[in-house]
Amino acid sequence: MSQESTGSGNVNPDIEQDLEQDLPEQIAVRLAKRERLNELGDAYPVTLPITHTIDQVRASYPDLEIDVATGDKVALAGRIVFQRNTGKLCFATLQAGSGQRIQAMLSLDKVGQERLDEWKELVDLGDHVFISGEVITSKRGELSILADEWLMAAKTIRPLPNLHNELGEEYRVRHRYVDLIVRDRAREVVQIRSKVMQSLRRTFEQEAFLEVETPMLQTIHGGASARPFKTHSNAFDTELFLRIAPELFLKRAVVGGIDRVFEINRNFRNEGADRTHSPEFAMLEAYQAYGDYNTIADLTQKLIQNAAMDVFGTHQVVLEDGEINDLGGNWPRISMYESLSEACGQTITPQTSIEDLKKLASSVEIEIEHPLAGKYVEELWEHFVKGDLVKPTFVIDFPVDTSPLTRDHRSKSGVVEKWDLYIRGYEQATGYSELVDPVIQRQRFVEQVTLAAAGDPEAMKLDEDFLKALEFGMPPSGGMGMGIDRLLMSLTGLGIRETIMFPLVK
RNA sequence: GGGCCUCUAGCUCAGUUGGUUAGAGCAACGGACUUUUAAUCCGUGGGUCGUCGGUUCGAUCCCGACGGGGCCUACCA
Repeated sequence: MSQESTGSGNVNPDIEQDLEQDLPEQIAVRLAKRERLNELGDAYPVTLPITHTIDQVRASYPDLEIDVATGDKVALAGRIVFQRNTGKLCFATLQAGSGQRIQAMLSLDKVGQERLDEWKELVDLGDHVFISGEVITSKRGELSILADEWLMAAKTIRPLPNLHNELGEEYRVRHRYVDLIVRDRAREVVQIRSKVMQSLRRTFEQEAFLEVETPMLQTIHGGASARPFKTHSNAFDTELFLRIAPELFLKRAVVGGIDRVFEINRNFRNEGADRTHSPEFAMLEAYQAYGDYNTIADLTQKLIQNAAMDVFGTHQVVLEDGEINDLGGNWPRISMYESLSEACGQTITPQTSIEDLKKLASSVEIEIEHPLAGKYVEELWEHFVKGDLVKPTFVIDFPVDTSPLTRDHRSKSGVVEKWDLYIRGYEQATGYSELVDPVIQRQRFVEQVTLAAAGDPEAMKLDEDFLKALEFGMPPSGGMGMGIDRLLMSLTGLGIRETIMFPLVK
């Protein structure tokens, strides 16, 4: 066996015995240590007599003097993230899941020669270890546990990456569990996301909304225009779609009398992925009976401002690059047509002909071919206005022909009561005064289906059951949808793949 | 979908204008060390240079295909 072990000349023979030649050296060495630990005891004990968490000990001794022995005994566990072994005194830094750290000290006179030697031989960076002993401070003032006893809590087989260089982007995404161990910011983002979710739910609770869950597997995909993921049900022998939006089911709930309803759950869209798009993403949708697009805009502003305040204690959020994202105050509402007219220097109204819109579009090199005038208006608006919207802004009153689920404006012709919320130039949320007239809704769907027949793969299918629900009477309502991942991006300045703990990778 | 770039040790990266034995720091292994904290000191090992094919006396390096990743672009209510 030793002649096959690829030149590991000075390795301890006990360990070398267990080397397998096709494994990386460090893994083989650690597997041998695992065997040895199992001979001595248990490399993965089911339970340990823990009395304190690292956080508790840290909190209990906020400012001890240098070189103090408290006489207090604790027993705790953590993952080793730094190790410094000397001849008769060993140091290790233990890290809790919270990221809190504490130093463990193992001295010859406390644990004895045998256990000290076993510590030096068998304990590696990354291992979970159990330490019981006295709370002290070292001669350098570091809060420490001076061990009477140590036990392996869980042996690590793979070496932890170098803590002193940044991990590569790809490694971080593919090995998020490692990223979470070694990078404080990764852990922090998970904590922020959880707190944001709690805050959103708290605000909804204050406003008397009920949280529901609606189907993700759907026989007809609707509520948005995007290409769906397809799958197949064996039991029903039928094609199913992963939902692209929960909208049509939440509206059924409102028809049923769930007057204030929201859902936070995953949507799936079979489109390109980039810094702001993920094939699966968390979506918040909310509907409020007897509200309209103004009340739902107020609610949206409140949700985001409360989240910033609850999580960061301020509306002036500091982003990854140091920039301040100012979410405070009352967010302005600007008209899409008016802001476009102002920015492009000619008056654009819902009555502007598609020929004129095409002319303007090609003059600024927007090359699209689309049958709907509204599409051109939106493209032109994005070209002329979107980039300048840094502060949170509601863009209101969209073209009717691209918004099939939205009711016509109460006084302006050719537009619908719809807004998009832009924050730092990204579309953050969208809200409507919902279309509740079943006859008009049917007409809109028929137009969409006609488009689909003309080859638009994103046009909605006719959902007869949804129309039937509307025929039972949906109260006038405001509704909104907001990307949760994008909200996290707005609050942190990170890319979407950093706000999602485990983004899809090939 | 189109264009450009990239893949070297467990991790982060050098490097080879095509040439015998591909380097560094951390990590690992052997040794010394009872106050370290990116510990230090002495010594050692670790690589199919993404994969397959081509050119060549010789390829990690040049060329091609494929795979992974990134950026730009297109698409994305």
